Amino acid sequence: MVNAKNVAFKVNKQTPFSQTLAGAYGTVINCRKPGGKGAARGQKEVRTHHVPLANVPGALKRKRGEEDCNEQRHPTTLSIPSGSDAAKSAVATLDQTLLNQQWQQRKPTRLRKGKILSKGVDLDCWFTILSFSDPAQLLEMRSKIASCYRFLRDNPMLWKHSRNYYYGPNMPDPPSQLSEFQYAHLRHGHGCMSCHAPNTRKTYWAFLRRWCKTCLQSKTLKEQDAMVLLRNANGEDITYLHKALPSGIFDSWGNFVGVGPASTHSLKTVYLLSDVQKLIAEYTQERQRNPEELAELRAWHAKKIDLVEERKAFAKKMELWEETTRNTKSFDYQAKKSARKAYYEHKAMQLSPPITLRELEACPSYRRAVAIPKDPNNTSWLQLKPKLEKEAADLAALRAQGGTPDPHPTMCLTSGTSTPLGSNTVPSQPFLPPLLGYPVGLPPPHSHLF
DNA sequence: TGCATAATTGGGCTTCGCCG
DNA sequence: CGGCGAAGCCCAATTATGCA
Repeated sequence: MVNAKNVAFKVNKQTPFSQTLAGAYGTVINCRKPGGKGAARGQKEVRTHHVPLANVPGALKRKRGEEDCNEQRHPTTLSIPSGSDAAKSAVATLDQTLLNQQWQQRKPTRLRKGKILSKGVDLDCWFTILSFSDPAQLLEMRSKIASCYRFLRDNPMLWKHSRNYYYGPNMPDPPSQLSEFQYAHLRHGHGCMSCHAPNTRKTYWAFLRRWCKTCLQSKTLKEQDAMVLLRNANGEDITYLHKALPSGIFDSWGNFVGVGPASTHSLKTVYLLSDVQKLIAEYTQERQRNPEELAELRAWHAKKIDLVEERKAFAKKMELWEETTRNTKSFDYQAKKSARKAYYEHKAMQLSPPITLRELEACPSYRRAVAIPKDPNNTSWLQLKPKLEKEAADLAALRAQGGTPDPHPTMCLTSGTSTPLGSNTVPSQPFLPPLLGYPVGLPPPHSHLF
């Protein structure tokens, strides 16, 4: 799902081969502000609804400020700023027509199961909407919604705008060998591009491919092996062509490090076997075409080197961008976790009786809760509170009994659900604090007990 | 208008892949 | 190998909708 300001867009899976193009739809979701149960009750706002991905004549175009004054504005009161020129007047007239339609259509379409909507949104609107969507979402739509396929395929600027809007100018532009779609596919797609192992996510920018580790290893060869091939190519030594090969770097354990070539002894430069074979084939072809014309051969070689250098520069930028993004995200998550700790500690101290930080830290539910990288709020606290109270009470009871240490403190606790258990699902064992035998509330840091 | 049901939403948890 | 994060699943609560 994509969120942009107060709008969300969710792609519903629609089997492409169904051929029911007119029925393709997405879901425009009303993003309520988080708040009390009745907070949104009195509001009249756009509700979540499905919209068909169709080109419907006369469909509405969104106007600036519309979201704020849908209820108040009326077509007859439409005001045109003084000094408007003829073009603006024409637009205003058109606006008036559209607003009339909008006024009639003010209430969102009611959706019912099995009923197809008659209203739609035109392609210009879709272009605008999708321009503000996450490229990952576009990718999903392209593959899952038949009616979106051509639209997304034929509008590369849509992808570019989406990328710039979502990730800002710091994300590198794609190299000349990649279309915007291919670029998005490499960034957000899943699955090995060779064996189709579904969970592969790692993209090797040096090779512009997403592969699983096994496929990567099977498709690459070390520099010395590549040189053997280049040396024996048609009985001729063409090792000097190696600069025209995209390269990556492996460490001594065979792990991929980054775009090549390697500059230190401990790291190994690798090439793709297919690239080496292709280079030899192309060289052979060039030689056969112009056996005596060395200038053309040099031009061909130089062109290939330029491409490789361009890809290398791009891959380096991309690797840096990924690392920076990862670090930023990690920092953000840490901040959220810290915020949760502080919030829950504060709330726990306000309970009656209060739960101290030491007691909190002995509660598995607290430890699980502060490992979740999301901002805390009252709802999450209300979820946590009953669990904490129970665990703290059990802890206190055991302490009063002078309880015995639990040999496997969290075995039956950490994998449990956060959902409060019903009376019929209460574990047969009473809650056992995980750290008995230690001073209460001071779990050994990085303990190997769990 | 009230009830039944579908749809939506947010939070917690688990699994799995990636990374250091 | 442990930690971390993405993704997906589950669940409970809430809201929207249709129908009698």
